[in-house]
Amino acid sequence: MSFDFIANEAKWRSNWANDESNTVDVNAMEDKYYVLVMFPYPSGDRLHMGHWYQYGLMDTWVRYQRMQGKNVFFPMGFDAFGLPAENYAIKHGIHPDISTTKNVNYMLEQFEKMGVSYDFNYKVDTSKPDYYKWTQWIFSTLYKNGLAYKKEAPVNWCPGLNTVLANEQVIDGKDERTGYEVVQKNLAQWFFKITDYAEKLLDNLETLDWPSKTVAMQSNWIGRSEGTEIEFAMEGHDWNFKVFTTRPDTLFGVTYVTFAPEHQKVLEITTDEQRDSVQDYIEQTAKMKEVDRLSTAKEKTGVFTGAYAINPVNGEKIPIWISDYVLVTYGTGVVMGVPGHDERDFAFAEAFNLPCRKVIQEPNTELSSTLKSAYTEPGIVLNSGKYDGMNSLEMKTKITNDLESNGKGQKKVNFRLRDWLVSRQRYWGAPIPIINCPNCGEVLVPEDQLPVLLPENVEFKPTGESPLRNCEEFYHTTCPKCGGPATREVDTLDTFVCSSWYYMRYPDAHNQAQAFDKDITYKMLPVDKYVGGPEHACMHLLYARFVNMVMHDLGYVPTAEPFTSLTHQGMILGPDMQKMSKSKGNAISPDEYVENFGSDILRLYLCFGFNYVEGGPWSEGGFKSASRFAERCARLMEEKVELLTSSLPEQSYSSADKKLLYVLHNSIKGVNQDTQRFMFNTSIARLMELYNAITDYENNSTAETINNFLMQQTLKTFLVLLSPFMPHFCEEWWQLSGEQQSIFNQKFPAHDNQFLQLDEIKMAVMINGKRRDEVTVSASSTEDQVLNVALDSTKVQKHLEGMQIIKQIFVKGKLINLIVKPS
RNA sequence: GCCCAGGUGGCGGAACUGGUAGACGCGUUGGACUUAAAAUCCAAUGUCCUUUGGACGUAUCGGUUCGAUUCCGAUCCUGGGUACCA
Repeated sequence: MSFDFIANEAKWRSNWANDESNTVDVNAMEDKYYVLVMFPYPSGDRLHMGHWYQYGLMDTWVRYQRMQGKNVFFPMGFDAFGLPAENYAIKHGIHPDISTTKNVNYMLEQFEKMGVSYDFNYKVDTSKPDYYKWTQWIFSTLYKNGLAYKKEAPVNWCPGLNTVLANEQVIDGKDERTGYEVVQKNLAQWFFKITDYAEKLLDNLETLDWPSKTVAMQSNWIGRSEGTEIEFAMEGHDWNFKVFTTRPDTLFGVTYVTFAPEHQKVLEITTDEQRDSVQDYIEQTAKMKEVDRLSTAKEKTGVFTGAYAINPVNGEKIPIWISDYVLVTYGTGVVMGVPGHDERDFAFAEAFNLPCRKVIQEPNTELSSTLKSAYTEPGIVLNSGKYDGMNSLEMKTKITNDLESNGKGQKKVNFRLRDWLVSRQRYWGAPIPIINCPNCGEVLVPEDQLPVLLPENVEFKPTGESPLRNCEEFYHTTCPKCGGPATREVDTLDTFVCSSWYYMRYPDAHNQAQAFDKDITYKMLPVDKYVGGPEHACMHLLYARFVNMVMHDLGYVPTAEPFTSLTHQGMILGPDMQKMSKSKGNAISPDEYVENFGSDILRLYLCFGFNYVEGGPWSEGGFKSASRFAERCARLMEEKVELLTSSLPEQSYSSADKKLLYVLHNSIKGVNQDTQRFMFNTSIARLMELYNAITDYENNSTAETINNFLMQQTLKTFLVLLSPFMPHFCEEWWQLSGEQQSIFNQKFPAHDNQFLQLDEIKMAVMINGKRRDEVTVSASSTEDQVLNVALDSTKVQKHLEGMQIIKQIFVKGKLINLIVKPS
């Protein structure tokens, strides 16, 4: 008769639900430990294997932390707004609220079957008015503090459908569904002024316990660069324009200037002869993606405008071009072209036969005036008037100061980071709480009129405007200021706005009067451990930090940073090493495995088969290995059930006992160390070693000595060690071993060093860095003693024949390395 | 293209700050049990060779070091992100 994992799980799920063992009261909580896992978005799908991996294993981690005595707050919710539900509605005519709610309910069932200990009493759903009311409040708060504004920005416009498309809907410049060509079009959009916080977002990074790769990515994304803004005069116009450069030392090498094709002034400066080609080029550029525009592998394209600028340092007349490698969103939207000392400029000048002037000489080389490629390193300045002979690094400061005193330029810090575009021309999102009044202009909806409810009956006709525009009873309203007729903002908020503050809402999830009570956020924030995918490194994680910083500045939260410590989980791939997807047919459904094998075994496999941070491909064989181990454990417990409940005297330890105790304590040590740092796979490996040691002990014992106190205690410790990884299974056997309390109320075992002390150890003997033998020596051996034992080895002697030892390296407890040469 | 990771047996993966590469497991092979199979248990298992021994081996090439999977440089490949998927 074998153990019924599935029936056992059903029993404990209902027991745990009845005694509410998963829920905490934040008001009564002392010394909180807030563990947050990025919430799932039910807008498109249900929980898949990746979610199981993320949420199931974090439950294991949290169970472990609780058994370490931490008071864990471990909430869960749903990021329910988003594009997939809306697309589903367009395709199938099912309202997003219906499809999303259905998915949420299904996911809740899945979570239940997982046997996880998330606290659903603090659940949030971002698509419900009791949540998005406060998302709107976040918008209002930013707006009131001058951090939300409206300006024109380009969007992916599908002229065939009259709609805005998401980047992922545009494939090769075409709408993926209809094949219509997509162009960039300017629309008025709402932005959050995240750039105001660029410096602080960058500086604070070093205070965070985050993966270094995430810090590096965010730091590059913010992209601080120090340089100089230089003013160029226009020939034949009475205005100037600015360029930003990090290389003012190459100013004498400028042979042309390039505007971004979208730059406002382009059509103004273009001469009549050039107008047609410039206009063509602008249209072409509008069809391109930014990634392609910036590719340095792509051949450079551009058009001459017919206009000229004046170099402020030498009065030279230089041609003005437009080219797609210049972006209107970065710097001033104009760059100075220095073919001699910038690779892209070099390629551009080569393509259009523009002159290339050398103004920096490589140090320690013969002076020559020709350049075969751009020289981008520092060097000695030449062809630069009074700066000739200077070191180019020195010249940077000098010329910037000179330009500053002439009023022709200034030092400038530039960021690559752009303001956060938060408006979406979509239905399934939180409405932006703004009213446009013909008399009063842009008016914020007063707090007591929030939430601005998302109307239910909306048609998704492509009219070129947000779907909400078609809902007349939503669109037409009265102005909160003057009471006259007015219209509502019809754009909705980016779902990243919803997820930028959810961790503030969780501890006070049911507050009707405010987004959160300050006393509670001060008590419960910041999040102590945040876990989610690395794909969020630059967007969600940056947006959340920004919103938290603003809230901190306004006194709502205790710290500037929301997430003290961060870990990323890896991705579970299909057996074919590809990302799982329905369309590829390589998706593995967790539900099936839960039904056939039980959630403990699925969890055990996910723990054992992967490095948590890296993920990897699903493997049937790997799953089987977990299932076999689980069954072996069940057999062991079944055999020993009588022993577990007997009362036995303590004993003195034989050498076999000591061997078992060594493995036991080594496993305890390993499981503690590894689980803490998310190395679930090696934790399980240590438990397998312990299992093997238990069976070895049995095989080498006599009938009288098998069922002793040590065996009983080892088995019970084994159960506690395994409990975070197989919660239902261990809870059952803990109870069957006569315990009244839940196993999860146990303190997690700690190892005792006295059982890990070995009298004898094995050390490697190396000759010229190659391992030649292994010797057994007493653990306290000195270098000389080890050398003597090593020299006794015939293997070693063989390698020493005709050699003399010229050096020896001794690493205590590890090896001795003899360096020899022929004598 | 740019930013950031990763590349270790037939496979999943170990190896803490440079110190015995391949823990743990899957698979395979052989054996035990069985009428037989499954399950289970035991043993072997990086590759190659002239096999009581030895050479090679952590994507490739090079460097630093007594010693490199680990540090440095170059190259190739795979993955994540690239601002409207979340």
